[in-house]
Amino acid sequence: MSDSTNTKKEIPAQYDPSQVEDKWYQYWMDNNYFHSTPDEREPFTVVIPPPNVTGVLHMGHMLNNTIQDVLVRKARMQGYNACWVPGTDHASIATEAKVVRKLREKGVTKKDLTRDEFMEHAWEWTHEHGGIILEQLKKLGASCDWDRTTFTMDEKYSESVIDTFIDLFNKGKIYRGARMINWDPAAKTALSDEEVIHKEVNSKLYHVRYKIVDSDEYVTIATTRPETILGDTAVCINPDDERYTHLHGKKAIVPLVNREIPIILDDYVDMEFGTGCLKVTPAHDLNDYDLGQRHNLETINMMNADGTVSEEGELYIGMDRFDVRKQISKDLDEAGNLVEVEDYKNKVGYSERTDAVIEPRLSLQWWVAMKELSEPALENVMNDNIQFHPEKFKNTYRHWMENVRDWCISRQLWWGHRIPAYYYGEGDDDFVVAKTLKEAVKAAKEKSGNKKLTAGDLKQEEDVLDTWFSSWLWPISVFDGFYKKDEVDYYYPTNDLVTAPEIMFFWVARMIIAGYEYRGELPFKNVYYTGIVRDKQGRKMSKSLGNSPDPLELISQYGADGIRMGMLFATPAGNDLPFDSKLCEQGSKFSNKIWNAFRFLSMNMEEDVEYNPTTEIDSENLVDRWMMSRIHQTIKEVEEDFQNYKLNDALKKVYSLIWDDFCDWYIELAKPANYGDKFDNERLNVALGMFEQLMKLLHPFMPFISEEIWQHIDERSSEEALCISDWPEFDDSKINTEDVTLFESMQGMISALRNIRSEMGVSPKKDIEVLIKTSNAQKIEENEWILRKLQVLKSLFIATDLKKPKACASALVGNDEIYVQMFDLVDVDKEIERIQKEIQRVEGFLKGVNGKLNNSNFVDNAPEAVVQNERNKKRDGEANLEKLKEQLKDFQ
RNA sequence: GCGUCCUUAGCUCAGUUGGUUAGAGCGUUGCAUUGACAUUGCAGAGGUCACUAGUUCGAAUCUAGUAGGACGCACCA
Repeated sequence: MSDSTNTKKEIPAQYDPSQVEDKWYQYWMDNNYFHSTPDEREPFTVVIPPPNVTGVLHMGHMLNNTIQDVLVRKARMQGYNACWVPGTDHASIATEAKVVRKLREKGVTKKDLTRDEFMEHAWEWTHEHGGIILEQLKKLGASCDWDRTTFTMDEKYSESVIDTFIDLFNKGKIYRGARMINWDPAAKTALSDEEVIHKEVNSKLYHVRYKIVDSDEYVTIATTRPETILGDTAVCINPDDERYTHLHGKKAIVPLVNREIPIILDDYVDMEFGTGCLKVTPAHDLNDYDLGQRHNLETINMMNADGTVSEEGELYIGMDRFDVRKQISKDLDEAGNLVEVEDYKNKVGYSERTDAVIEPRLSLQWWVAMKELSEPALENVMNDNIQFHPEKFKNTYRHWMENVRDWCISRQLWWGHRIPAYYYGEGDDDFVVAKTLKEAVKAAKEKSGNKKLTAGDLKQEEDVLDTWFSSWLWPISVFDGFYKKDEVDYYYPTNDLVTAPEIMFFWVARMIIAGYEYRGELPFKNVYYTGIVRDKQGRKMSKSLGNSPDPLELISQYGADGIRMGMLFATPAGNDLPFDSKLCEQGSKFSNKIWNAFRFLSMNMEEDVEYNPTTEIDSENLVDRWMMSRIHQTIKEVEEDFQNYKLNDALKKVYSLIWDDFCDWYIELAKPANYGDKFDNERLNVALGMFEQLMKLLHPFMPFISEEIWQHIDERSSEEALCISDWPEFDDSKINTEDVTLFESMQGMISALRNIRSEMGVSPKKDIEVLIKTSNAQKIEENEWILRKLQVLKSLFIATDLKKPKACASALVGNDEIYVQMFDLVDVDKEIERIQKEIQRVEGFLKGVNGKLNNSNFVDNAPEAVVQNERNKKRDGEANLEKLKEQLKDFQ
């Protein structure tokens, strides 16, 4: 980049991400840094959890993709062949709903269109809206391999979905069967159990009495759904219930419709609940269905697909179920059958997508038999072949897996992968499954024995597959892994999957199942579950609540780096993230801090001089050795945090290294002795070398500003971008613990002096006379320039032993004593107060220590090292107490 | 109902196998400030680690129970 030779005048005092972020993203793209092809390096693969193709970026995506980008960028710098595959899924229900709504606005209903015509509209919609979300991810800095962008309805991908269906069908793992399913009357489709959300609601329990045939007696049942009375085909009582013994074998009359139904006996009925009398509606309740099966009851399907009452219901035909509920309550009351209406709390199933109340409905659907398929998926999570982060989600996963039920995969929709089944007759079994119509004809001829069948006699299944039936192949199919081996063998298994715990069953579990079924191994090694992004009140951020900030708005306000920081700061793995834009502000302030740190160094750079940033430090300089030690300590700690997926801890350490260690101490101490003096070049080269290391550590978290600074520090070719540079290698020999300890004690001394000034009201500019009594006098003396640089001193006297001056303020730093001559400045009362406070603290401390040491149980039982540690504490504490008391004496 | 997890400073969270008088960031209070940065610097205040009982020489940490909260699963109409 040509503008990397800035001098002082060209660098603004405030960092402006909008000037920087798009520029570098474009540069990375132009240089193809994110593109991966198999080579001799070890791969690091991440597949994106595909967002809905017509969706827009929300805060959950921001969090999720920031985390993925951090992992991928770090891996790329570490020399892995990093490959992050982006893409979208077709979101059958959601997308179809949107298309239907759009058509309705134009006055067209789905019924007016043929399947092909509808699909054209759906594709149009997809092309119009699809990919918006991916463009938004670029704003966030996501380093995806965009050449690999995949859509679950791509031709090759679709083929793999269909082939998988056929394969599982042929293996007997997919079957067609009539079952009680979850019906979404809004989307007019069946749903899997996972797509139903049970919510507790305030409803009513209607007590309704049914007349007994040939008797004046009534039985009273209780129901929350009185409209289903229309479908009642029995009343059930517990055979042991003595209250109803006399009704055995009798019949009851359904109110309003006046249908005679049997009174059946089944110990399923809880005698304690309600009246102990249950109405049975086999077509509209799972348990009733089972009862119906056991007792050979008639089933009356009294509800249409859209939730209105059907012809079979006899009354209220065409009315919506909830209107019927109100009306039938009135009518029952008028007819004298409504005994009581009671307030009642129960749980009702809602559609995850449309939020419509689910109706249990008997219907013929396609199913995946899950029991056997899921065995390896359970085992390999429990034994940690696949690791969950945080681990606690293993419990949830196990519970689901151990109780896994068959998966309803057919959806009564058009947008999606059409089930490759072809019917040649009216019987439930008169179908074949085949990839093409031609093959279907052949198969149908064989199965039916009818050699005269032609394509015209076959009718393909109208239903499509559950979207998750395609997404579960994602880690394989994005590499075209069902048809070609070169890429999938290289990239699969992928490394990390970053996703929300909400879709553990929908997607994660099923990908694992598919992985073992089709690759014979795990689809990913680690699953990082993110938290849910919540607002300050703890509510989940959602479009419907309108409590979610617009991510792009936030990016333009704080910069992508700022948002990434804000999100990461608040998110330990698996914990919810109470989002506060304050955190983003903190992120953007950090950007500005970094910017100004560089700006300061750059102001000391001269235009015509060539600088060579170096990690070869001045071995004579304690501050250099300390800073280098800190960098390497941090490299080590950050690596450990990454191993444990504690990204926020890693980030905090890098943050503190840059802000606290580098800006507040290193740069301050690197400044030339006098204002206005320029850095000498060596100093500057070392500082820039340090800065480079810091930018490397920062890059995964804040890719934009780190690249910007990196490119400012030196002129770089396209092979030298930070994005593709080497991750700093940990070098234990760069850590000098002695130096760190020494420097920290000097930091402590400076802090103590600042503290004394602050409490005594002495200006930082006032030169003071300082005496330091320390066992480490020689080392401190050698480095006394550090003290002089950060404190304005009139005099400084350092010795292993010295006579404490009268009238002074004092402080203890470890075992070292610091005295500040105060003369006329001294506020005796304040200093006495200070010392007394300190004495109190030490005495309290010693009390605890002595309590332990005087306890023979402790001394006898605790490990020697622990006891010794207490003895040391006692020794140091008593010595300090002695010193403090002497100091106090001087004032009395 | 069953299961899992959580409760630490005003807020959001750290706290490794029990062993410094419990830490960080934000917020708050005070002070400072002409040249890297007020998007700043320095310093201070702030906690009965939800509660109770145990185990232990020693508990934020282990055990049991209580209260409150979150999530998952299954539901009785």
